[in-house]
Amino acid sequence: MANEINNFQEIISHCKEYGYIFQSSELYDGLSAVYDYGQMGAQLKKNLRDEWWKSMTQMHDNIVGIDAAIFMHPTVWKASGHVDNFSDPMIDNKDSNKRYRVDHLIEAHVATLEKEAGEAMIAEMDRLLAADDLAGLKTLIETNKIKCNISKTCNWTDVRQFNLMFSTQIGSVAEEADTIYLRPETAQGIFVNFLNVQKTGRMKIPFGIAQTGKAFRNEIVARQFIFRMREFEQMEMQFFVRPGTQMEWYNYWKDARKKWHESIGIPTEKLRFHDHVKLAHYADAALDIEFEFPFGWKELEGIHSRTDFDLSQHAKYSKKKIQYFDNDLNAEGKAYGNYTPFVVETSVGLDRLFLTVISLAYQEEKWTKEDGTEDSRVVLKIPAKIAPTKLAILPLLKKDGLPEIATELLNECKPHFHCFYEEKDAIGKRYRRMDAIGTPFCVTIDHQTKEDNTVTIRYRDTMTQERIPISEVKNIVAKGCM
RNA sequence: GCGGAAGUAGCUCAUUUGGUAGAGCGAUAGCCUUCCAAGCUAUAGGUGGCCGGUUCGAGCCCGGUCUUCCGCUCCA
Repeated sequence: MANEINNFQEIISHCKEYGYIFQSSELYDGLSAVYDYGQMGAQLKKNLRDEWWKSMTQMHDNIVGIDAAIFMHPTVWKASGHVDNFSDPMIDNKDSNKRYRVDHLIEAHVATLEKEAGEAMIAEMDRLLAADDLAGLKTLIETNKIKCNISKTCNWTDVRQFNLMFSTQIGSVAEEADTIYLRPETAQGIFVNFLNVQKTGRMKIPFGIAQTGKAFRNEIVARQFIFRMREFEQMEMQFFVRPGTQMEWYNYWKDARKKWHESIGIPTEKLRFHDHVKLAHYADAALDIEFEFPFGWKELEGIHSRTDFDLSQHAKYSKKKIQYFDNDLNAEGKAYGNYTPFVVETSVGLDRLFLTVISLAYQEEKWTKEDGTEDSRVVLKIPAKIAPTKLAILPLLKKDGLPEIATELLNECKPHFHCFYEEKDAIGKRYRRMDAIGTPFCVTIDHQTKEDNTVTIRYRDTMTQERIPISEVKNIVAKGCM
């Protein structure tokens, strides 16, 4: 385990050193738990997103993709339950480290008081809560010497609002402004567009709506590199099904999603299912697909059977009918008719997937050369189809017409996949650099190329090389990246 | 959020009791080189995380703050 943690540090350093991930605003000492993707990372992340998007929308006739706005009507978050469940002021006792809801703490204290004094305190608490006066609430607790039940002390932290949602104002005039939230999940953008998509796309149940995009959660503690960030990207698909068939589809997506992860090179023994014991208010079944990260087994993707909770809630709050008319015939030969569809959700964190791929790809290799000396390299064995750069084109020398041939090859290949051109430094050094950023293929142009139009192709994972016609380079690399 | 540790060049680290910062690797440019980090030359790069205090003088001592890591907590 100690080695794995050290290894994790090295992965983080490597990500920075080779332009995969930088800390946000590093110039100003950084912003906690926010990260930027660099020139390599942005491309890898895009490739992962594209793979997912393709597997969902292009490969399934009955799944379509949308791109909903981050800003949504405030009532969306009331309907979804996000506002009510997560907006309580909390306070911690520094001695016992026990956390309390402020209203619960004060109410418990009031129960020990005379009726009149108690009512006065409740009235004061309600006034402070309504005014969002967190400092006032702390003063109330301290002046009344309300103690922690465990430590019996009055050593409190400040009162903090523990709503996980970030809020901001819409509209330029403050008095008229409405508080809106940055979405804490992308799913609601799909639910509120259910009717739009179903009707305009003439979608028939069962069908899915997919979406990728940023979500924001004001985590109390956000750590472990890009595993838990305050701003992150989700790739979600909500699959709408006939009520009663949800478990069938839940099991279908459970398997389908695990297979997809395996298809991008995640070994099956590094993945496992973890069933939720305690279910969220909206779910009738839920599980995580976990990956064995360098710091342990953690959630990579969630599969949730969300029942008709979300659509019903939006129907209730919007006072609009959100239903589907099913013309298919049931066992008795009658149409299923009107109903609120049930939902099976797949929700994967793109940043977590990125971390998964990087932590699998990162390898330090050592070997003994033919002359008996030691050699080593750090290599990112990112599967070719998601690697940010597919091909490096390297003239062995930067003279004798070799760069000209190399440039010609570059121009031929770059419309088809991402290439990198380099003529500086010894060839071995250039190979090492390509290993470090995970480029799966390198081709070298030498003097023999001028005679017989062949080049050397060198494979990242095995470090083996072979001679191929220059005319074959494009096809071989394209095929290797499928 | 609580407790612990850390922060010096892109990276890894020096700078022995306080006396205004160095190396290796890397990077850039040039020379030389016919396939796995070769060699030579030159150059760039640091108000020692930031702010304040003590001192004649602080990278070093003290306080605060920011960030990161570890443990706990949290993560509908």
